[in-house]
Amino acid sequence: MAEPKRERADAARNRAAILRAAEQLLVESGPGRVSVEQVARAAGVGKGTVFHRFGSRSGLMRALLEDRVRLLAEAVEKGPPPLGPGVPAADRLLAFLDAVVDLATRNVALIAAYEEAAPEERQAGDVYQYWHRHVSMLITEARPELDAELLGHILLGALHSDLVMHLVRSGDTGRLTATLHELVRSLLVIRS
Amino acid sequence: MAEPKRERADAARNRAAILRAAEQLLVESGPGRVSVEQVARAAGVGKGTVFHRFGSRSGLMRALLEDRVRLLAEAVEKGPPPLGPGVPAADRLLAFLDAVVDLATRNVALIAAYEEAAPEERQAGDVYQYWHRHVSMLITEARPELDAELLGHILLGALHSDLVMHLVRSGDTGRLTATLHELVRSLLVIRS
DNA sequence: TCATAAGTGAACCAATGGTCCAGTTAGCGT
DNA sequence: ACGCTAACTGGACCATTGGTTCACTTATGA
Repeated sequence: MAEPKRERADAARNRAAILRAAEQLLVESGPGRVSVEQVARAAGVGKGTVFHRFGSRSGLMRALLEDRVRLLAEAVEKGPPPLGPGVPAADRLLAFLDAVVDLATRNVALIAAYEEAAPEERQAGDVYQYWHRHVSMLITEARPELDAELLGHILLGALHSDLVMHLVRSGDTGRLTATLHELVRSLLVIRS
Repeated sequence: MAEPKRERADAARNRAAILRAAEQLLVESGPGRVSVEQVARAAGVGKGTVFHRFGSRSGLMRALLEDRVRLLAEAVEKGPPPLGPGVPAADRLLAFLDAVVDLATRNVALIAAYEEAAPEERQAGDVYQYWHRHVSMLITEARPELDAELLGHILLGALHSDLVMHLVRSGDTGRLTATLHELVRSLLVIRS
């Protein structure tokens, strides 16, 4: 099942250059201050090329995150516990949240840019849908009487880039993990 | 302490017209699809006037919410319990969250427009700062060992306009109140 | 080597937030 | 009642930027 159409060598090179330039500019200048044209210039290509390859500004931002997100999804489905299947739901939930927090903190700039470029996609996009389904499912499994769907949204809401950005800047992202654990424990543990 | 400078009558009339037009357009067309110029036309004034009065698009959006927000703040400070002071922190927190949810659901369109126009202001703005301080304070009062600051952000994060919008559209905003209650109860109640 | 389809990029377009400034007018002092 | 003035007004204008177009180039496979 090799790709039915190889990508031309120069195209691949340009795509890589664009992604690299975009990431660098985003990290050093902050999201929202980088225009598509700047990215194109920094990558040494024309603006038309960027749009041809990525469709839109949002498409470019999405592409920046794509592989990192895919790795997580694979780990969740086929990887070893506690991220993968095989342990109680509460443990998997905690592991998943840790992993997502890690992903988010390591890529704040990219995620912020993505959220800004496609605000509606945050909830409508494939990635969010998938994460939310996973989280809701685990909550339901652990405590069926809760409103898992809504709690899923609230939990994932803690990963909004603006909050994560704030924590990253103040240098201690451990608090986010810790507090999410606290929250999940409070919710899922059977109380007397 | 009367106002040192009265607002000219025509200016007041125009300001009211602009606010009314903006609200109507926002509600019927959805945020992000209404340009300042459209608002100006609908209000029967020039675009320059809008900017003169409100400074910027965000300023206009902020003005739309200003009085409703002020009413809540007054109720919190001087109003009767459980919103005002005089009862245990947990009760005040629940009452406050209910009030904010009510405010948010009744004004989704406005709030969404505001958040879209000034994303950075969501956390940096006076309103959020105030709400967050209030919530954190109450959490600290109830359970000093928790990371109240962060929990405050997470709790208020549940009021992001995109989530509220989703709930309003599906017609049952009661779930949000209920789930927030559940969350707060889990967190603040002393466990065995 | 040649044909061709994919790839490229600079000029162009439309939308829109924001600025400018010459003209208008409400409201005050006389 | 009358003007004076500062506030107000609004439409023309500007700059930025996401996105489109299309004539031209080039990698690749036969």
